[in-house]
Amino acid sequence: MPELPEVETVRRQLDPRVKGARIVDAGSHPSSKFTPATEAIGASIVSTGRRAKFLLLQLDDDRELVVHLGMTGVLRFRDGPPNEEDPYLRAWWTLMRDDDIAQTLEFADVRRFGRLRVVPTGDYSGMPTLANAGPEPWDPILTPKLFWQLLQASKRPIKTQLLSQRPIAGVGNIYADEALWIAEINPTARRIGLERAAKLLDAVRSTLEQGIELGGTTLRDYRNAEGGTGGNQHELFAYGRSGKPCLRCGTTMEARVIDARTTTWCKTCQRR
DNA sequence: CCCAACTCCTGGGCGC
DNA sequence: TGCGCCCAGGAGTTGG
Repeated sequence: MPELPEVETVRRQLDPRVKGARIVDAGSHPSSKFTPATEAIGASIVSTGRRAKFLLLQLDDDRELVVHLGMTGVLRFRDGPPNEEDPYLRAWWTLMRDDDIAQTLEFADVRRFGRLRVVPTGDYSGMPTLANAGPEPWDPILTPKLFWQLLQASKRPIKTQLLSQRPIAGVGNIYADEALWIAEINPTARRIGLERAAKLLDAVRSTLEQGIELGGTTLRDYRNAEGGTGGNQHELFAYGRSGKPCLRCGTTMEARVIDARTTTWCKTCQRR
């Protein structure tokens, strides 16, 4: 499930290959989640960016192609025309570079949780989660105090708050469980003090940094833009370890559904 | 404004 | 072997 480290890994791989390319053709699956792909025809890609879990391709006409990978979305390059035999191909763009060699950027997505939009740059009015996303994890404005204040704005469980993208952008189910384990905070806690918020902020940053360094977490579907898997799945402390011993204290790890997501934690180390 | 519940999707894993 | 059921979960929508 692509979270910030996975999207950032894909962005870094895409960047040198799409920058300066002109989108000369495009096509999509009929679902309205994907049909905006063709709205980018005729524009050139100026740069790549990322906000929360959204990939942003800046076009040369003051618009952006916004891509969300959903649960199973994969971006990949192909020499020549799109492989329309692939039943999971949801969108494609023909890219032309100065060297006159056409390449296809394909978006495949088995479960169709992904989505595409072409919008005026910065106009995220149709994408509330993106529009309301909190600070990027390494934004210098995100001090421990601000993070704590943003957490204070809601009484929902801390796990739910991390997934909401509002106190900090880019965290999903895997990295949320990892960060809470590292910071020794119970995911059901509804209020934490400034010191613990500071510890959680450090933990979110370090777990996301490690995720990027290792090229993301591949549990099943995630692949980077070169078709490769990540390496972070071998380094998980909490996610998916229900029933196994806590790697810090040996207590059997608990699992419970919070906010419709399986949440795994150690009831000994992670106190409210 | 906030929040809870519901919806979208399909392959893989499991029990029988 | 095969069938049916359930799980994985990010974000948009709806309604209170």
